Amino acid sequence: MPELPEVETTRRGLLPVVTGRRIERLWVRDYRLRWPIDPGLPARLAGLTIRTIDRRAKYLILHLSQGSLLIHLGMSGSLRVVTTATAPAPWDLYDLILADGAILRLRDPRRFGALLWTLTPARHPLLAAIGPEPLADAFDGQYLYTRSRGRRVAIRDFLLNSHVVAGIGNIYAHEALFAAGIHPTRAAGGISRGRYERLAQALIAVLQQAIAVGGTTLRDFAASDGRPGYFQQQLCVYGRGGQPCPQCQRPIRRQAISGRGSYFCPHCQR
DNA sequence: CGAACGACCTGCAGGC
DNA sequence: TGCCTGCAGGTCGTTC
Repeated sequence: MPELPEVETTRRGLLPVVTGRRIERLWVRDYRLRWPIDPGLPARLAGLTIRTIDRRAKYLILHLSQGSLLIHLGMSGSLRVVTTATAPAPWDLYDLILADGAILRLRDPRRFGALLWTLTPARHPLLAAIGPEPLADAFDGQYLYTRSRGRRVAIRDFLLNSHVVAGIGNIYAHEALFAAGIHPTRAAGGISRGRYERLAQALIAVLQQAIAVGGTTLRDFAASDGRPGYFQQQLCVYGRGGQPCPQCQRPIRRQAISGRGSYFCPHCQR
């Protein structure tokens, strides 16, 4: 579910709630995430203070008075602020209970997410090899052009590779490719520098716009306050197979690339 | 090194 | 109504 804008929306919502707060306890209802939650984690976290929350790619990083928590929302995860009055659903896997009574409640029906503790988040194996943040200065068309030389993968899959660029998922990869006029199956290594400049600008713009409206809610994404995102109203191609292209009115095509859905306008994207 | 693919898991929509 | 199939916002690990 969540790509960079949805995780960033979650981070911004949580920030004022958790900054400087003490963790009362972690209550785990189901330890079975992608990597099982460490049984010793509740004891380790009790009494620690949350200093701040960062985001790296699609990971939330809660910096604590000792170490850091890495939270990944997987495909179906959301993290919301609730109170004890809110009854947990079967997919509410854990509660991070704060000293003032607020609860960060993790919902993840598919359990593809992660909850990990580390002393050195930047050097954690899951984060160490991640590419640049697309909204940071180190990211631009020249970077994509250089990294793509000699690569034969479809540009869609190149953008989804977190070791190339952080946080791009299937929705925003396709929206940016549409905005840049690039066909998603085109080989990454055969795309010109100029087209990569346009693609990088499109990626930055689409991510910024999505963050500004709270991300995309296709079925169940909600921000930390439970509100949905609104960017789905601005989607040009993703999930719109058979519907008219916003530019030329010809039908959007859906076809699988590497086993995952791909959406594009065969006329506007080459 | 890069590329392709299976694996993990549940819920839901659509067709029959 | 109920069963079956395919699809879904991620990404790691294995194999070639």
